[in-house]
Amino acid sequence: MATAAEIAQALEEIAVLLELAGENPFKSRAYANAARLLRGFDGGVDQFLEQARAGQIKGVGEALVEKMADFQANGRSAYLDELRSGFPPGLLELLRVPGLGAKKVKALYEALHIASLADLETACRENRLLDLAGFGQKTQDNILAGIAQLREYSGRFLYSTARAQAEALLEHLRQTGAAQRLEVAGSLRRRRETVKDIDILATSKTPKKLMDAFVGHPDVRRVTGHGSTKSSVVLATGIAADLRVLDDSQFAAALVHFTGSKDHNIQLRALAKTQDRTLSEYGLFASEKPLRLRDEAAVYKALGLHFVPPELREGLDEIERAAAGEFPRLIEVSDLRGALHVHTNYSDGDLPLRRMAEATRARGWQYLGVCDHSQSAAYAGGMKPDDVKRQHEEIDRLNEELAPFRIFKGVEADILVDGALDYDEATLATFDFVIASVHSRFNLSEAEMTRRIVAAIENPFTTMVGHLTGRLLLSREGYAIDVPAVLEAAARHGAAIELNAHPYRLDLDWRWHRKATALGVPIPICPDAHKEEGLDDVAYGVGVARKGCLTADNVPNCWDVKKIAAFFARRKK
DNA sequence: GCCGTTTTCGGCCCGACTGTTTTCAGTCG
Repeated sequence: MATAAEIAQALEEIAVLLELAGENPFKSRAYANAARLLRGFDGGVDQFLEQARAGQIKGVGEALVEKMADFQANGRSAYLDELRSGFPPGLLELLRVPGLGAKKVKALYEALHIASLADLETACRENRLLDLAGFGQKTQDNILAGIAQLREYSGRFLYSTARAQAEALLEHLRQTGAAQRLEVAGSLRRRRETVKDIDILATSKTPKKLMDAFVGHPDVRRVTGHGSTKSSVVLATGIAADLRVLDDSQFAAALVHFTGSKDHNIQLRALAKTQDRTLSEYGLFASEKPLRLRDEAAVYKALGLHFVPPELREGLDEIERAAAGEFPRLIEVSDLRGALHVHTNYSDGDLPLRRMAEATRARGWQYLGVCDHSQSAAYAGGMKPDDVKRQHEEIDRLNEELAPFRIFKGVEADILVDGALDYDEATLATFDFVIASVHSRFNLSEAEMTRRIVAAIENPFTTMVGHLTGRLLLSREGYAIDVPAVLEAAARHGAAIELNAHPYRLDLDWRWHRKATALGVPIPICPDAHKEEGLDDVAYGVGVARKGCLTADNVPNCWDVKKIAAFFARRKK
C-alpha cells in the first residue's frame, strides 16, 4: 500500500522524465496535475481512485487511474521504472543548472553523452557545446557560471533541512538515556537562514555510549572522527554534524562559545580581557580559576551583560546593547493570532478554502487572510474577476458558519512592469487587503525595479509588499532593488512589508528588520502556504524575525481580529 | 494524457526574455 504522498511523488517524477523524453508537454503536465490533485484531495487514495473512475475528478482519466492503481497495489510503478531506465540517474541534476531545461539536457545527453554535472563542466571547458545546434558561447558561459553557483551553494543547507536532521539526531541521542544536557549550538541555534553544519553539545556520565550512538545513527554515511569528547560525521543529506561531550561544569561556557558567531566571540573575549579575565570554550577564568557558571545567563551576567538571545549573537551591536539594558521580549510562535497570505485551489494551492480555514483554526489562530494569485499569474492559475466574486461569496458563507473565526478577503496581486496592480480599481476595492508581489520581469535595473515597487506601494489598495526581493535561498539571488528606499516609501504610505516565511524565501531578510521597525513599518510573518503543512512554516519566519529583533507588536498577525481589521481598513482610505 | 464536442481530434495558459538565430526554440515564473 502506497500513501498519497508517495504516489504523488512518483507522478511528479514521471512528469519530469516525460519532459526529458521529449514527450508531449501536455502529457507531462497531466501527470504533474494529477499529483497536485492527489496531494490536495480530501480523502484517501482509494476514494480518490474511486471518484476518478466515476469521472468525477477532472484531469484524471483512465490511463492515470490505471498507473496510480498500479502504484497503490504494488508500491511501485512499472511505467516509472521503465522511464527511469531510459536515462542515467545523474541527468536529473542537470535540470538544476539555471537555463537548462528538459530539451537542452536531452540534447546534451544525446549528442555529447553528458550525464552529470562533472561531464557538463568538462564539456564546457573543452568548448564542446559550441558546435551543438541551439548552443553558443553565451550559453556555454552561462552554464559554467550556473555550475559554479550550484557548487558554491552546495556546501550550505536550508535551515529547515538542517533543523529536521538535527531533531532526528537529538531524538536518537535522547533515546540512549546517556545524555544529561543536550543542545544544538552553532548557526542552527542562531537560526541563520542557511547553515553549513550541525553542532551538538552534550554532557554525559557515559560519553562513549553517546558517541557510539551518534556515529551509529542510520543517516550517517561517513564517520570523519570518533573520539571521547568529539565525533564528526557526514550524513546522507551531505550535512556534516559534530557532537561534543563535555563536563557539566564546562557546559555553559561551551554553549556560549559554540553558539556565538566568530565576531560575537571575539567581542566577548575582548570584554573579558578588560576585566582581567579570560573567556574560552572551557570557561571564564579569573587568574587560573574558572568561575562557576550554571548556564549561559550566568556567563553573560559575570561579564556584566544582560542575556543575549542566541539569535542575536552575530557580532553586530548586541554586546553594546546587552551592556546598556535588557533586550525586548522577542516574538514567539505562540504570539501569532492569524495567518495571512495563504493560497487555495482558487489558484495554485492544493486545498479548498474551507480546508485551509479549518487548518488555520485548528492551529489555534483566530483568522485567515486568503491570498490567491491574480489574473496575470496564468502559470499559477490566477483568479479572473469572476473567480474573485465566487471566492468572496464562499468567504461570506464560511464567515457566517465559522464565526467568530474570520476569513479576510485578500489577494496576492502581481505588480505589473509599470508598478500597476493586476486588477481594476473596482475589483481591488472588493478585497479586505492586498499583497502586491513581483512574479515577472525580474531583470529590471535597480532603479526601475525600485520605481516599480514604490509605485505599487503608492497605490492605496496595497496593504503590503510580498517577498520583497524574490530571492530563493541557495538557488536564486533576489532582484536588484533599493531596499531602504522601499522601506521609506512603505513608511510614508502606511504599507507593510511581508516577511515571507517559506524556508526558501525568508524575505524580507532579517538584516533589514530593524531599519523597518525604526521607520514604523509593520512586518507580518506570512506562511505563503500552498498546502496545510505550509502553515507551519511561520516557525521559520519567527526564527529570522527574532534575528531581526522583532516583537509581537511589530508583527500585524500577532494582533487580534479587531486591530488587524482596522489596519486593513485604514490603509484603504 | 485529458477533455469536449463544430462528438474521436485538436487544443490544452501565457508573456517575456535570452541566445540563438534572421524568425524562433527553450526557459522561466
